[in-house]
Amino acid sequence: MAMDAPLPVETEDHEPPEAELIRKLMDYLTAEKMRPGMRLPAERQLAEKLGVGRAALRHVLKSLSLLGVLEMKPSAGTFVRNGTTDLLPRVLEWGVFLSPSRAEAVVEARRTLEVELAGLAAERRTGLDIGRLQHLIDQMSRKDNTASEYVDWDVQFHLAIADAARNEVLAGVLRSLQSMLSVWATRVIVSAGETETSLAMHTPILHAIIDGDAESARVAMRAHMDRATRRLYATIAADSIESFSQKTT
Amino acid sequence: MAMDAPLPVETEDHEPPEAELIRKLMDYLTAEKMRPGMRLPAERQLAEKLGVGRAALRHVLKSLSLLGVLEMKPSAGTFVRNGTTDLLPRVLEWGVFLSPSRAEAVVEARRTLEVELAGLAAERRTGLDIGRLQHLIDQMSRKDNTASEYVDWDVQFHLAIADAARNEVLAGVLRSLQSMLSVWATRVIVSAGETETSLAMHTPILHAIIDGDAESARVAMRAHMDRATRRLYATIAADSIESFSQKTT
DNA sequence: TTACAGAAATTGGTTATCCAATTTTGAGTT
DNA sequence: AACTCAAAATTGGATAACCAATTTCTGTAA
Repeated sequence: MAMDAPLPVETEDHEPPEAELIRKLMDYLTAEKMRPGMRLPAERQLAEKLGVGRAALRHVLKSLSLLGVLEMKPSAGTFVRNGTTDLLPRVLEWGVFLSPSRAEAVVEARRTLEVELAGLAAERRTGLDIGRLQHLIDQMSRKDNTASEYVDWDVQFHLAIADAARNEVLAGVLRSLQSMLSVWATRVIVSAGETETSLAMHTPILHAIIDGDAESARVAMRAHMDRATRRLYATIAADSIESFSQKTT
Repeated sequence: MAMDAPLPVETEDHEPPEAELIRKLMDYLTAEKMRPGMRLPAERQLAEKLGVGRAALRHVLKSLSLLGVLEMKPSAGTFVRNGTTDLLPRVLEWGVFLSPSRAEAVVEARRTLEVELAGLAAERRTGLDIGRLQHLIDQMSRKDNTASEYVDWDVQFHLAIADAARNEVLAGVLRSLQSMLSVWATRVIVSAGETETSLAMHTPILHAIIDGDAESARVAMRAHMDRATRRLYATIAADSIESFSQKTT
């Protein structure tokens, strides 16, 4: 049959048409020098300006607002936002769930970032940072903590270190990884009654940061991460991964 | 006036209703033991089953498909996909680019990741990885390269290292940082005729990776990054930072 | 029995219309 | 001139009808 081929308009049809729209939108935002808090044009106007249907535009706006780039207020308008929603990591959980091999990558990535951030924090921490970290350690030391309360303080401690490192990019990535692992992190502490050991490993980190000793901070954090990683894998091995639909909030 | 307060149902009303829907959807997928490649129910049925409008469901499905969790084929159905999309790093990009003050953070983050990935690559590289890296170095060595061709090979070299490190998460983050800085990277090479020096700093990295010497790989990469960072800042200082809307594809 | 057209049903995609709520406007009053 | 308050315009949100393309079913011819 010699009917001519259907004209390969593109080798990769996996290029979603939405991606192009997103590009247009982002170009528009940059061109208009939109800053966080500013309102962007009404959907109808914007749709016409970009040459697309309102529904398509709507999908993109929704997606971006779910990711924390925009915020859509009913009857008010759509605004630029610089924050990051925890929905992105939430979605990543699904990806991690699907491919357990990636879970290892997440754990390792977190370990790497934590270590480097601890080092940076030791070099750059201010008095305010030290106070904050000390306070969090104090909270972790309380005897009447429930397991989940302890985990909360623990997470905040690590995020505070990330903040003290003065690198929003690395801190942001860590935040995402953190929330991805939070589900399992809770199990580790809960299942092992690990709070004392965990606490004992945090104080050297704090002291190294206070001393401004970057290398010690890295070493201490590395030790902490190695142990936490081992406990994590042990816990994962114990339960097989099945129930994945519970939640924080 | 003693009318009682409007009952603070929630301190944070910024909880988008879509988040709840995503949760429901995820729960459904896990409950039905959906695996990549499987088709999920038609939009209309699914919408009714979840008790939401089709539009709302549609937004969520679109968002998830943009993130690579799902794939929507017109007239065929929506399918589960093992979530890998370059839009994930793209998101990180958006979050970062809104505040150009984060440029330094991006540079530093890249430096950190490159160093660690080089170390991991030295530990995990296969023969195939070595061959690829060697090939890329050979390409970079060609005398008839244009500046932009050289930069392309350079970028590929670094990404190949990231691949050899066997950590999709760190590699993905690096990729997004890379594309953010690619514009300036070109300028550095072009403006300085830096190819010889650049090449001279790449070979020690390759050799350390071939030898499986993680620490040497880190040191070599760190030296390379430090120099590149200095040249980058010099270039940035020359031009002021203004245009930030470019793109890779 | 098998192969193959063609019709019917089902799919995601698009558009148009309406809705509720907020914001803005402006006349009227103090 | 300043303030009130209601009406009108504008906003995002939701729904229903429609469209094009694919898939599936079915009946007929080989």
